[in-house]
Amino acid sequence: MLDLKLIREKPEVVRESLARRREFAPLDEILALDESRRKVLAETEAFRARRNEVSKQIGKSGQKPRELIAEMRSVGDSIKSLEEEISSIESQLTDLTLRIPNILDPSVPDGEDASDNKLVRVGLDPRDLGFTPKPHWELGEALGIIDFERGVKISGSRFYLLKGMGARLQRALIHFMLELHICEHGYREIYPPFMVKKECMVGSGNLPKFADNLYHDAEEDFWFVPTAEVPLTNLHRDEILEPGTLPLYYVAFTACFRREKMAAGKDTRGMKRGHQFDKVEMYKFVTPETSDGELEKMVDNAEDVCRRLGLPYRVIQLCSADIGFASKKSYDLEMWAPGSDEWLEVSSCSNCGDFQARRANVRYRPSADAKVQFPHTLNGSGLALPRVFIAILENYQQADGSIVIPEVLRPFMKAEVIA
RNA sequence: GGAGGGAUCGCAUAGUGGUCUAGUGCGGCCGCCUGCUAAGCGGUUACCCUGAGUAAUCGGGGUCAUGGGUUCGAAUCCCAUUCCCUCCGCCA
Repeated sequence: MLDLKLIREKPEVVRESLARRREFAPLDEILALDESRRKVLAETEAFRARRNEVSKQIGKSGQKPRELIAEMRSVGDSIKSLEEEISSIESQLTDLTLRIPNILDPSVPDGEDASDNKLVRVGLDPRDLGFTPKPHWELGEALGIIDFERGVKISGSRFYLLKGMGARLQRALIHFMLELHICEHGYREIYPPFMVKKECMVGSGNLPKFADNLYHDAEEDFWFVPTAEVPLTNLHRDEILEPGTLPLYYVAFTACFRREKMAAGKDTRGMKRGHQFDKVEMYKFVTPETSDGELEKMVDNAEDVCRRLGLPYRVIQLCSADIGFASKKSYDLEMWAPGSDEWLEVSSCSNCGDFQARRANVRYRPSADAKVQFPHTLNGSGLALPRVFIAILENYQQADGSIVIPEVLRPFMKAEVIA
């Protein structure tokens, strides 16, 4: 959520950012509501001050002066009706404000859509396999490690199941990624709930605007996490972090649930885009001055996974029109999948500035006598599993259809090849 | 799911309709004192909104789990919700 004062004092900054995102938000309406809220609030508080003063008098005197009590009764009525007015204004105001995306970082390139994203670097070049590579859905089914048909039988379209060495590969990847981030990159492991309260979704920025991509229980206030970013953002909700606490680095493995209401076709073939997928997520709470550098470090932590797995990848900076709602600056990591013949997004690393911290009301005290401030939050996949799974199958496939297991995974797999 | 108990300033507690500007102890912070000790003395101790001011700051309002209600006035009375504890039931 943006600071209302920023909208009030520098609406042009907000407008410019919105225009770059190719988005619209009713700023004039927000400003008008804000002004009337403050006006009505001033009136209410004047009445309250009067009531406090008189009540104290009555209390001290021990008398029951009729006139004053009569006056206070009408003052009470006025307060009540003004309060109703304020709460109605406030609910409109917050509803509108919560739908405004974050202000873009100046370094974000301008663009109309995803095709304007900027290539930052190629980490590892795709290599020639020396034969025509097969897509993972063919490889996986032939090896008996991915079962699309039974996934659909059990849960419907966009579900699959992993079997034998497939399931083991998935588990090995999770283990490998967690260990890397914990032991070498300094993150602390968190195992969070996979279902959260509505407020958490508001805190992370998924609600109110993106309800149609979320699963939730109809009877209880349980929302299925679309990413571990949601529970991690809310880990310190309504807290004030003591001096010396920052930076905080967290890493969590969760399943992720998304409705992904898009038509079936090339974009959803195989295990690329299911309703449920596994992901290891990195998350940071940092001081504002350090967040730019922390984003670069986080991207490097994600790249490290790609490097160690020996998978071709590149780093993209998202342009103004493609960047996420809560983010002010984002990089995506894409892995090359030779069988599917495309670059697959395996990570998105974002600096959200104080946007999520405001929503989730996470604050910190820079030093013992300093005023509280909002920290900056960053999130990044490290990495999203199914697409890494795909990349391993398609890049490590042999002419005979077997898969050589990347060296770093062998200790977890207790095997060198899937055949 | 059923029955009962509880929720107060970082922690522990006091407070059962107006003097609560929420007291006290511990802890924290700032001084002072003491040639030693987890010693003593004094002060201080949250957050949000809003108005004035360049600012330090000052004024007003709000917050005793949350939301409603009763009342001139609510930490205190009433109702609902949430969470925690105890017991019963069920259950990996």
